[in-house]
Amino acid sequence: MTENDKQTEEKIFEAATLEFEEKGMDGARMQDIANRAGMNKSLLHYYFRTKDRLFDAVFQKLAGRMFMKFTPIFDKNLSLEAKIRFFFREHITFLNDNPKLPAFVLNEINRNPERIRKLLKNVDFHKIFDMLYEQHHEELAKYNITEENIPQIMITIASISVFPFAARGILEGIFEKLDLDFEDFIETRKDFAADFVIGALHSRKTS
Amino acid sequence: MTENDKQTEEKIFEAATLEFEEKGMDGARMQDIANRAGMNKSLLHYYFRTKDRLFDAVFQKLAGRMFMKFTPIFDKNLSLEAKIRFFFREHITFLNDNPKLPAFVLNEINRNPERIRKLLKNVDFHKIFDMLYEQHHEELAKYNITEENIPQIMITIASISVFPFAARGILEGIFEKLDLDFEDFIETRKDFAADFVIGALHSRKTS
DNA sequence: TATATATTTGACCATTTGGTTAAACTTTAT
DNA sequence: ATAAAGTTTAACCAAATGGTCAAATATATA
Repeated sequence: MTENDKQTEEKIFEAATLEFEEKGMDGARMQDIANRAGMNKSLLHYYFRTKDRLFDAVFQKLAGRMFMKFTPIFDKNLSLEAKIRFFFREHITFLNDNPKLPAFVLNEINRNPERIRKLLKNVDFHKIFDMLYEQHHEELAKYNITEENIPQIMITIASISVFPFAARGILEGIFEKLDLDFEDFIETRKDFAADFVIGALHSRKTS
Repeated sequence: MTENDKQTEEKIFEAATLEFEEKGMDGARMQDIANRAGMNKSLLHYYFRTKDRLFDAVFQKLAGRMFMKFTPIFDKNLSLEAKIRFFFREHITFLNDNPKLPAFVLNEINRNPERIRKLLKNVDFHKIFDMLYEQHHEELAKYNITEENIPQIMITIASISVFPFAARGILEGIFEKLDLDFEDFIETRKDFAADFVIGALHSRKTS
């Protein structure tokens, strides 16, 4: 039956998500996923055939969700600065709700770079860049940003947002010794990051 | 004999380093390490007892090497801006020579956060911060940087330097579609990053 | 209700994997 | 030279692991 079907499949998927996020493809165990989902190990194979397919389903969804968070900004009708503020606020909030996502995705892609191609197959970066250029050519000109600079700037923005979560373990280790709190740091970072990037852009103004 | 000893132990260590960097603790196989080192698997156990100990030796050295690259900047007698330029140039060059290091270290720390404490046990962050404050209090005041801001700024700097390597797989996937070259990007980034950060600081100047 | 179909389970299997052990081989010391 | 100590190897082992299969159970269909 399709309804019950969805239920068990969903249960497996959720349990697998937690296990894979926590232990990675190599560290996760089918038996543990089954236990977590409260069912027999054979059921995992009934629904997903192999560990590889199960992992792929989970990875595709998680990684997709992570990338999707980057794109909607381009549509909004906001100034460049407002977009930057909006992005950091939204993105850092999202990552804070899914704190294991960045490390998981980065690691599994580095472990098997083929995966990224399937994900990016349908993304047209040229189109995104053109859109960005069209919507903000005045501001970009003012900030002295050429087409060449765009990847550097966008990757810098991504770095500032994602890295603290990818390196969360390290930062918590450091913060512990400094009596700082990671949660506070993240909350502060939403505005700090935006101010920092906008400040850097302002300093590029053609005088 | 101690000389030959060092040789085999070193061979094991190097092979283990490559395997662990490539496949992680869970993915690496003792047999593969032995093959790579051109010897019997039992020898690995003779020298390192268990996989855990072997991994720990490798991890400790690699992670240590990575962190050590952060600290020497504080000693130099340079202006804050010169230090920032120096850091990005040195650090990005170092990571480019050890491209798999960031992803490996970040991942294994997230997988087992205990590891970080052993590494940071002897690092006195308060001392580092005090030193920084002492050496550059004028510039810090000029840039409106309080003690609270320092972690945000330092982590931002680390983000901009490390993230592109941690996310190398993704970036190469994207660059492929844009006909860009990762190596070029990295070369450009050394100066771009410094300019960006210094620009952001300038924009904070107390007016 | 009876039959076919889909779902779930427990027992089982082949392979892989980290680890052990005793014997063979080297090197060092007496 | 010979014994002692250190090094290397091949053969093995027990546990873990992904995966299979036939039987049992539940569900839909006639």
